Amino acid sequence: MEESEFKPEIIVDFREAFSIKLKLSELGSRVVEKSITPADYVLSENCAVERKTLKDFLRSIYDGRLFEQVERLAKAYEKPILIVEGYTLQGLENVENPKIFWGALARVLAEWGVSVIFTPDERGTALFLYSLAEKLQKESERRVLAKRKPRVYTLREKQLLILQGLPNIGPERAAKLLERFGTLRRVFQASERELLSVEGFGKKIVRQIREILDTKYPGLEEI
Amino acid sequence: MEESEFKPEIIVDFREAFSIKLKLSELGSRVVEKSITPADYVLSENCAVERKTLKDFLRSIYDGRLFEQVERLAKAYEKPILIVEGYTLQGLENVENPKIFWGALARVLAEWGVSVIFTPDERGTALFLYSLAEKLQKESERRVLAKRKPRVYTLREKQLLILQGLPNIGPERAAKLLERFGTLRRVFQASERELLSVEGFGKKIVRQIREILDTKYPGLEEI
DNA sequence: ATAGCCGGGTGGTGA
DNA sequence: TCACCACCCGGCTAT
Repeated sequence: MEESEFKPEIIVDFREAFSIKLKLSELGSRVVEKSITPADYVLSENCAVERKTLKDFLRSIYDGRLFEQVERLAKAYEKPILIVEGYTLQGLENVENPKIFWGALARVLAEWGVSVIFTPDERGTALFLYSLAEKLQKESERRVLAKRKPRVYTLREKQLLILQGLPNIGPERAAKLLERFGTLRRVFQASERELLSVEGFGKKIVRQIREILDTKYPGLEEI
Repeated sequence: MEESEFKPEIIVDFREAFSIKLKLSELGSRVVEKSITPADYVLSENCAVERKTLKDFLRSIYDGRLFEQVERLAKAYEKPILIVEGYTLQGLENVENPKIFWGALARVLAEWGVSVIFTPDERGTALFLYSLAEKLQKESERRVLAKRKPRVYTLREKQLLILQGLPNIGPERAAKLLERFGTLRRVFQASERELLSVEGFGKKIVRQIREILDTKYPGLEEI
């Protein structure tokens, strides 16, 4: 018995198959049975798993249950995962309309950002759950740093960002302006003539810029 | 021929299997061949797909290529997806160490947030790619429109918005500046002294504004 | 020095 | 997942 071995804790809905709980236990995780909704397994504070057999998956596409459940799962957890169990060639061949099957998968992924994993059987499901729980919980410490970067802009980025507030100016034209004039202040001093000489700037855009820069505030905006 | 039918555009690395490109075409997408890295398929601005056969997937676990590639994919795209093709029971039975297989999957998901989809063959891959591209691109179309709709800025609002690009300038200070100086151009011409005389502007903020306006581009990036 | 206010970041929620 | 909003904290201004 190694003390150093890490034991992930997995919360399992009490209605889930016994064999999976057993397997998870054997693998070395602490299994906690609870009545949970909307998921079947909770692997970390923000990661939960819904498990469906292939057969149930297919049925639930048609009766709409799939999207309901997936929606609730996605709302409740940052990292929602769907496991489709019993994924075999045989099973797939029974799918009458592959287009609907793959379409549903795509929708789950695109619309709700749910990751989908296919396992052949309960053993595979358990192995995957265990591995994932282990990774998530081990690294939860490390993750503290890996969290959202506050995104601090450099001075250079700020300069570009301001110019992009002008109409029809994106990153590209913003860069052109700064390259040509050197500083923001000089860009804003530029005459219509000077602006026209910059690549990518024509009559129309220059006119708009001038309007914004030189219209008296508050502009007479009434209707 | 329905005009109303939506045609997703899929960018495919030119080295990918011809049969998949053909199938994608048949399904009704516009296939664009390019040399792309690090992905094999690009389905939208922020979604790209790496495709691997099961055999290659297994090999790449051991030689470390998998994690390298997945890392690059995840860094380059918000929604990275890995397709494992040729997923059959037979194939899986050949996996000597299931623990390593599922562990790799868990790692890809936990560490990089990459979704993994298993397809039985190229046909399945193509169907999935097509469905996903359709969903993503339809959705983004909606968003582009949805963005433009609610926000038709008046000239006055645009002027305020530009000033709010400056650090610590919100709606309030922006309005103060325009009231005081009349036009945007005059705001940007203002001296440090003039700025200080505006209510709500102190030493610190004026200093920052000056820095942004007068620093030569490209600013020397701090480390 | 300090009180009050502004800006912007964060977290929760709904779609 | 992403977009939006409401609230809160830290820091700057102004007295």
